[in-house]
Amino acid sequence: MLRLPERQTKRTGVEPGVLGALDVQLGSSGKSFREQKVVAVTRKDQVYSILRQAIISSQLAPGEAIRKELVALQLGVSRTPVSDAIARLADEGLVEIYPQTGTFVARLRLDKIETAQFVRVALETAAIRRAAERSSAAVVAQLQNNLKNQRKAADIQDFERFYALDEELHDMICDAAGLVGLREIAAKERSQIDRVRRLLLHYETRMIETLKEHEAIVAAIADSSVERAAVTMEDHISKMGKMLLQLQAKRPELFAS
Amino acid sequence: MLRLPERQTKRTGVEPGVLGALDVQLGSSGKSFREQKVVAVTRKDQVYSILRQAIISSQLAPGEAIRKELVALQLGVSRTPVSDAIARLADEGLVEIYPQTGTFVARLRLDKIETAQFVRVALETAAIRRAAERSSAAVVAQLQNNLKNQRKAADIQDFERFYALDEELHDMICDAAGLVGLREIAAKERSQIDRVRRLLLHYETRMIETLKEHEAIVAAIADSSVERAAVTMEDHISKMGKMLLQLQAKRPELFAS
DNA sequence: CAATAACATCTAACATGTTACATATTAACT
DNA sequence: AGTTAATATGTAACATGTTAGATGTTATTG
Repeated sequence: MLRLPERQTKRTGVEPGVLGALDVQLGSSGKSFREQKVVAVTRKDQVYSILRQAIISSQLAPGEAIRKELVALQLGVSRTPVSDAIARLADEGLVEIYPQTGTFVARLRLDKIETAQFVRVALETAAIRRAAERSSAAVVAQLQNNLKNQRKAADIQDFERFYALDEELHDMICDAAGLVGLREIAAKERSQIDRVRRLLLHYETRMIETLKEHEAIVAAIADSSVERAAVTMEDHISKMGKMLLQLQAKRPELFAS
Repeated sequence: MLRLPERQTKRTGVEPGVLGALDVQLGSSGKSFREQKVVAVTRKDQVYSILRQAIISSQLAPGEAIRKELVALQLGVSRTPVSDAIARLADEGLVEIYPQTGTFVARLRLDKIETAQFVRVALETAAIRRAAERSSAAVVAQLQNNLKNQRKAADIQDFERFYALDEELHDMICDAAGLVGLREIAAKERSQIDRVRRLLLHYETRMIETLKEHEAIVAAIADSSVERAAVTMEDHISKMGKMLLQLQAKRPELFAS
């Protein structure tokens, strides 16, 4: 269940739920809307973000039903933006829509997670390759700084902070390639993995091992040995695969078929 | 404009347009819907396919406005499935939605095309790597057979056939990696490039050059020299980049900003 | 009692009315 | 005339009523 202020009045029109307060705000500047690349924060975008966050953080558990109408009521919007948001999540593979039956948070599927991991490695390995070609000094410094913060977070057992830095590290690698939109593409394909990683962090302290693997990857980049970076990343995957099997043994209900 | 039978009656309810005839058909078997992976062919899916095809084939030109209501009328459906389909296309980067203003077929953007090309190469290079590890003989035979057909198509100047085989080649490389859903992901990220390639094929006979590049790539795979395959693919990109600049000079209106 | 058919229920898909907002156009004003 | 304000217009976003189909349950039949 989404833990959000439930307020349902019976009057016509939708009463402001959580979205009512932080209502739509658009960037206001001199230029026209179409010229500047202002990101329109529509209701459906907000609903999408809320649901996505809830799914990735396992607040909404794999296999759990999502009641569109209930969500709409809780968030104080109509069914339309909720449906739109869910359609996007389905596209991303985070929910499964069975027509005329129901919508469910997607269960974990080892084969799909394997594919997602493969895609992530492929993209980030290629990104590293490119980043090394153009500028390395500044990038390496950034990466190492991120690692420093990861160590701090690991020391004080700050899971959330560590997780955020983890994501940032991958984003930085993508950005360093200097390709417009690459980070967004990579982030989208990473959705499945993000969900799993959160679960793993929750179940056992994989933080320290993860940190070591990250350090090895960054070290390889610092040495400009692209191939070693790729291999190290590959190693990272197989570790992840073993963890996954453990998770499946412990929590089979999270997995499909 | 979409060239489709226009039929608009004024009665209540939506009169069957093109979609009316080939109406929704679901796979009927013993098992329940949720158990088997039946792909639900909804109206929005059909509208999506039609519009996507129209955009990629440049039947709908870059920059052209898409009138949702008109499309709905032409296809004999309501605005809802059209909106849903367009939202998906926007997600894919094929259309641009300006809230409260209009929806337009996305103009070509060199930087985004570059990113798309990068992603494609990254994924397919990685796929080749994996495919070579597990099974090569059968795969190489398949690829070479495809090339044989490409040569035939090139001989008789059959653009459409050549184009289809080109796509098939890339799909085959993805499938050979044995990763569930990889082909679909790669295909989606390839949308932008598919559009450009069609335009290039139309403007000058790049077919023969493309064929040679494909042959070089497949030859490298056949030799199991993964690195050479990657380099050859990289070469393929830079060629494509030059062609793009020529296209931009000839048809600037297709490009953004 | 098992198999099957009728039925009830629930949900996504679809249709359509309404609203808010981006933009163009015109009017007013300096 | 150039600039700003008022207005008109058109579209996506949103709200909500309706429909069709998937599934579970109960009744019916052999």
